[in-house]
Amino acid sequence: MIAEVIVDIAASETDRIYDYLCDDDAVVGSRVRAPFGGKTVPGFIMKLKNTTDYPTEKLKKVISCPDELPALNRECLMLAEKITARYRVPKALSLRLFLPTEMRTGKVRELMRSYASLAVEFEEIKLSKTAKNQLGAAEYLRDNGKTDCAFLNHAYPGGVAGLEKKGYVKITKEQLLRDPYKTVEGEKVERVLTEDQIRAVQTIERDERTVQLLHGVTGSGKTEIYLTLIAKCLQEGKSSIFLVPEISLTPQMLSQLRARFGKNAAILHSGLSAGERFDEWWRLRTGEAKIAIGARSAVFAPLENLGVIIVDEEHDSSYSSETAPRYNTFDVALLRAKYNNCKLVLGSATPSVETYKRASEGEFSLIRLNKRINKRPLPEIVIADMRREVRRGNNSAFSAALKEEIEKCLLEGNQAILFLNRRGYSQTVICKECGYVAKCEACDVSLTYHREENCLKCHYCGGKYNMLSACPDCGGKKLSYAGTGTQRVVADLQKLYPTARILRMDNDTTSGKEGHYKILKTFAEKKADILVGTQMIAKGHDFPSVTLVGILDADMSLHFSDYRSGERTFQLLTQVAGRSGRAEEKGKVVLQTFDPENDVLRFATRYDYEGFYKNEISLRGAMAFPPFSKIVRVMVTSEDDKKALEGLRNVYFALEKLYTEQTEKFLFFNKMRAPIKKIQNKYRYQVLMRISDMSVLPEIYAACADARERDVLVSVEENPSSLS
DNA sequence: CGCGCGCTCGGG
DNA sequence: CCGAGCGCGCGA
Repeated sequence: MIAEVIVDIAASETDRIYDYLCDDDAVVGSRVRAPFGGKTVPGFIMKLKNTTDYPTEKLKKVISCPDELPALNRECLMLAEKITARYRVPKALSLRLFLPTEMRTGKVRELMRSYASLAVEFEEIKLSKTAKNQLGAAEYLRDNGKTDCAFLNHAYPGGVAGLEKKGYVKITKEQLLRDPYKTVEGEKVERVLTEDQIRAVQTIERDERTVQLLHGVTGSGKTEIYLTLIAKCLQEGKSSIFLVPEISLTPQMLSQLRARFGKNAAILHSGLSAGERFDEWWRLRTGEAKIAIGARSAVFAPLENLGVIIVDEEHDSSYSSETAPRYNTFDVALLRAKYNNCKLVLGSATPSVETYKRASEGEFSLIRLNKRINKRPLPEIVIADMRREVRRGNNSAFSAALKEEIEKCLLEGNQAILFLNRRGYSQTVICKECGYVAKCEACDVSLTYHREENCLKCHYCGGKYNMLSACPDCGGKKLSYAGTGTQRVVADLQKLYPTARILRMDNDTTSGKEGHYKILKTFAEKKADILVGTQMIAKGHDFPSVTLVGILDADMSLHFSDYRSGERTFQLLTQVAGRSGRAEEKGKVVLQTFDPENDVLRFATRYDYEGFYKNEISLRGAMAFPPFSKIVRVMVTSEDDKKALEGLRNVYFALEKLYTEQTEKFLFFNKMRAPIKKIQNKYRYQVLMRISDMSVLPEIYAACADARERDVLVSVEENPSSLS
């Protein structure tokens, strides 16, 4: 038999079918090891056939992998095909999405355990008097039955081996599944669904549209709806995929899932060891586990007969991939839902504008959950006008209103969260004499001062520099620190409240696998009064004693030159505000801004998603921004500025041809240096486009793929999350 | 005259 | 992507 093989090398030059001889029982979709250019590389069988155009005598033979099932089924191959076509990436790259990385390298395999059991009746065993260990092991097996050899070898060294040689004992090998959550205790909470929840479940089941948007305020019980849907699928013998933003895979979430679904759930996330991931993946592939839970990449879970796909926090930016192929999780999920003829459920308190538009136009079903489960009101949000604070001579990071609330909160023994989306001590260091700004040598950005290590750090490449004692340009000693970061907030707070216990959570304090968890645990156990943090404190955590949330700089994400900054700000504010007042105590949120009249902020303080959406969609429409168009950025980077520029010209030339031929499909077309002209010593140029007709997309990808040359990286981004 | 690295080509 | 093959540049 001859197999058409894709070798697992991520290069366009090797991205084609190679014919190999294979065993007659070879299966399409299975992994192989193929001799290729002097060594053996992993690969996949894409097709089987009996003849080939390639000279038969030059054919080599693949080695099949001893998998009980082909790693990729029909659906996987179909999806890989679509991703390849859509994003113009080598097939190997698309195929890789479907397997955990450790499976490709073949370094991980099943963990086998040997077990011993008696092969004959105990009475039949005849041993010499000196064979104490053999006797001991035999007695142990008589009393306890089948036992792990490792244990017996430890207790009775050599005993089992001796018994086996005489045929008294037989050894069996069994696969031991590495269980990442054997320590996670499941707390079983049977919840009775509210009427709203029952209605939502019924709508999702009965509505004929594939995509169902669940728009529910924080605390409206979306999770319970998801779990009910999954449980129903399980009853019918169907499988499910449950996607969450990476950070939402909190221990509470895990224990909830464990309690409800036990071994039926396989949990895939970055914290797993290679072995654990391997085993979880195979449990899904064989159907032993029918529920896949995880971040973005879990959309590729090897499940068959899907009953539902759920995407929680649908608006979250982690659902679009940052590396090629830059797939969009929603698109993949939709393909799978159609293939399996099942529902795709999107859930969010603040849906993305694009999703909400499609839902309000009837393309998706829209289910609203307006009531909170515990009937608690949402915390009151008050705006603190920072312009007034400055006029009154208050240049600190805290408004009078916020200070007052912090004091009250501490006095009452409650907890507070302060949110500032900027880590470090100060964003920039500026010389007061000459205006010099400390910059990274490898990147075109200013350096952030980190007081703890007394150094300057680049937040783009991680580079570290010694702190300046004087200005390197003019020798001036007066340096000013502009742009307060979380470190400074903690320092200033400590000065204001010397007895308060303050915790900080940002990229600098959460190193290591358990970093996040440790800080959150300390805070949850009330071993701290105030938690200061970035972005990462915004999501999904439940701290019942938190009654105050301070948003120190609500404008920060607002004034990004990006069409989505309003949307992101609304989502972020809503999410952060939701951390306050989750239990008995009433919560409060203080939102500090220099722009109190801003529409987005006003809608956020009223929790008025509808209002925000109507305002936003009319702005987008007027400007012909997404979702009324698509922004496409082609980024050209190279270590060598000249090569990058030349690369840009090449790409631009190819794209310009498209533009002149199909000008009516473009709303904007231009080339330029990227706003941040260098990151990690790579010079950056871009072609920026806004297109109104998606039919040119494949041609854009194709043009970029063809214009590619060595030493220059070309990447295409659709609706990029940042334009820097 | 030697090999050294830089580019080009092919891999089944 | 990676290694093989070959072409032109400097040292005794």
